[in-house]
Amino acid sequence: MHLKKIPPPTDSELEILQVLWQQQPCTIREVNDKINENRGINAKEVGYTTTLKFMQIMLDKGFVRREVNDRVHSYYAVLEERDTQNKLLEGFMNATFRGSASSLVMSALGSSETTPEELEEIKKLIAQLEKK
Amino acid sequence: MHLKKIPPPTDSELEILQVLWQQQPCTIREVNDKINENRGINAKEVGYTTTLKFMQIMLDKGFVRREVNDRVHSYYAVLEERDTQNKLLEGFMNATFRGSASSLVMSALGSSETTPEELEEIKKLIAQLEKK
DNA sequence: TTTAAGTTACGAAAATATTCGTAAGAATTT
DNA sequence: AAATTCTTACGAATATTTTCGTAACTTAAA
Repeated sequence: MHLKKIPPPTDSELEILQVLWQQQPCTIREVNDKINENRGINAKEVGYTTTLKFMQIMLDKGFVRREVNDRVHSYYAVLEERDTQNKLLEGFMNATFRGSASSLVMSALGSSETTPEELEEIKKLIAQLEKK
Repeated sequence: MHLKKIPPPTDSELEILQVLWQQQPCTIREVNDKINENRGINAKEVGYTTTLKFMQIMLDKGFVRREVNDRVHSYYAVLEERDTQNKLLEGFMNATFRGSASSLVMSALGSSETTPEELEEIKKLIAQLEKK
């Protein structure tokens, strides 16, 4: 059993995955355009071949798969959004909040405005956790 | 007004700050020992001069300050733990949860076991947020 | 059919982050 | 005082991540 341990996606890879999770499949051009939109005006544009390269790297790592449609490649995320978020969250929580979920949560709720609906949802989850 | 924008601490720098936040001041040797303890047995040791180098870099960035005590340098964190956590959290939340605090919170509560006391604290904070 | 425009493959440069070797100095031991 | 040990300074090697130039190929346009 020598499964090579694959590290989590890097920042740039994650940025691409976010696009795919919103809308799949995407061509490289679509992903590249979306990323440049999201980055806003003042920011330097990301070159097409840069995005291309990342998607090839991710293909290699198994983070995405592709199909050939109509002469261009269509990409799909293989990594699941939830799984990836949880994985990254764990690492972040350990490094930044010394593993304390509650202090991370307090910080997140404290410094950002959350809608009443969202708070309601969180309360429900807490109630559920308390029942166990 | 052309203040140079200082990027947030890198992973290695954060690891050192965590040690300082626990106990200040620290000598380089103390920090280095703590880090190697925390990393556990199987992990490769971090060399003394590696830690030294990072602390010099952080000194340069203004993340830490130092005093000369008894011929060795004593380091203090200049960055505040809360501020730094909040700053890093914002970036992480944007990159990983597309800025959604609630989905980050749900994920954090869902996948880690939190004590009843902590849940209680979080509920209190939510109640407070709801009042406004 | 020649040109132009859009595509993927791929190597490699550039930028960042991490690690450590080596030197130099001060105090301690022998 | 010579050797040992511990310190800090600093350059440079590694490793990792990001970026893009260039080539090759395919269709679309002139």
